[in-house]
Amino acid sequence: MTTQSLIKPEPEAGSSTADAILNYIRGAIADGSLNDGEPIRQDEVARRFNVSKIPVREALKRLEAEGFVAFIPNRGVVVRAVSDPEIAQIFETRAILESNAIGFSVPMMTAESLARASACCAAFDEAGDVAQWSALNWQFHSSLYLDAQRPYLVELIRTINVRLERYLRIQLTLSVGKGIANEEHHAILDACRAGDAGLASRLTYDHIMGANKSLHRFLPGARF
Amino acid sequence: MTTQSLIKPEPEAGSSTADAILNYIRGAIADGSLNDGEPIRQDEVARRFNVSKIPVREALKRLEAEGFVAFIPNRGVVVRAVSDPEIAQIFETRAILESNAIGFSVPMMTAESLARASACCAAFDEAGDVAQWSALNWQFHSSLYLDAQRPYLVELIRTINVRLERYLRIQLTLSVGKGIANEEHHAILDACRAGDAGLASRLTYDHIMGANKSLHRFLPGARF
DNA sequence: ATGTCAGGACTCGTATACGATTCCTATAAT
DNA sequence: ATTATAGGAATCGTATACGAGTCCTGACAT
Repeated sequence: MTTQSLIKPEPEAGSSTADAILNYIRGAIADGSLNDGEPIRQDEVARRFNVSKIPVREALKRLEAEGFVAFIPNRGVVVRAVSDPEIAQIFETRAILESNAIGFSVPMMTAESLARASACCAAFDEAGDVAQWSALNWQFHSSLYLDAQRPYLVELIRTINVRLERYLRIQLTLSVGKGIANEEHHAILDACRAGDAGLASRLTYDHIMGANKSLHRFLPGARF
Repeated sequence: MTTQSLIKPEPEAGSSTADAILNYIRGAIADGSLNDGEPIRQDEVARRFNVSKIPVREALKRLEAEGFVAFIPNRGVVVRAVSDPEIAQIFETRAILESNAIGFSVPMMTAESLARASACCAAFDEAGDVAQWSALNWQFHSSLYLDAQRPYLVELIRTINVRLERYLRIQLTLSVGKGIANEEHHAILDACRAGDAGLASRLTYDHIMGANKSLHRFLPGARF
């Protein structure tokens, strides 16, 4: 864990101590402060937060279940490397799930839903830094799935997106990344307005798989 | 936690203490020993396994991430109730993911793959108790997805199936449950043999959604 | 008799402590 | 000079201990 990544060990929003640490480490992995394979020293994190190791370990156990880290017996915890093929599969899974979700959603959409989604889309367009893009990108996508009235499905999609956040940020940072994303968002929104569930579904699938392709054209070169 | 459910607190397969407890509690929830909403007393579990609370809490933290239990602040851990609509959504998500997985898989299947799947299918047909049915049912399904060469997707499907295991067991216990499942398994297998990915995909979707429907015709009456 | 409040028992959440295992380093032998 | 080995430092995994908060019970007032 680099020093840079832990400038601000404030309690944040989490209610319990373990929750705060959980969010913090997850954030550090998402924004690239913690690199793949890097060990996470329990005592070090504990000292930084002025707590014992116990809440740290509990946070790490949750992160293990979420796939972000791995406990190596008697060796400690490391950030779990996500291989390029695995990233591709996760994007593909997103495409499958999100295209279905929007397909369910479109027939149920109301004027308010469309207005909310449109607002998210506009905010995404004007956002400044990559952290905002990432957050607003999710807000836009998820707002399109809400009318499907399938909270379990949306929550699963959210979990998968969290796991990908780090790579989404890289993709959005690419020169063409954000511009294309925004165009495609508008196209999806138009399909929703037109009530064309099949088209919205297909555009969503292609939108996600397109991000996947553009990321992989870049990845072999450099990792952040 | 009932006494019945904890007859055999052996270390099982898990390497670390926490892993053993994790598998044990997860199993107790899967087989219905632990009912929805039932509190899990940390000290009680710790005493039963002759360990302290710490590994128990770590196991529970993983189960929390997997959705099996919820930590209520200063109140303890309870088995998380899965509502009927949520069960329906989980089945639907399975149908989406597994129909896609088999669609990817069929074009890549070899004679050996088909033989393995066929063997699972036969074993399922002849299995005796519900725990075996459940295990062999998963072996059959997963064997059909392996050739898709998408380990992430298969692992996600497995996770979702584990979450549903308890309700799958109920469904298979229903008078018609196992027989219909077996017929449908054979039909899916035939489609794979014929190399008809679209048909296999559709049959898989219907197979899972059919189990969903038959379970829900039953559920409002009695929970195990 | 019923509602309210105080006191105790219980459970949780976390700090501290300690043995076990692993990793690093310095020394010695070939 | 290079390799093997022994000893120490560091880290992990878990037991024990304790304060904080919650729930239950029983006495008291109305």
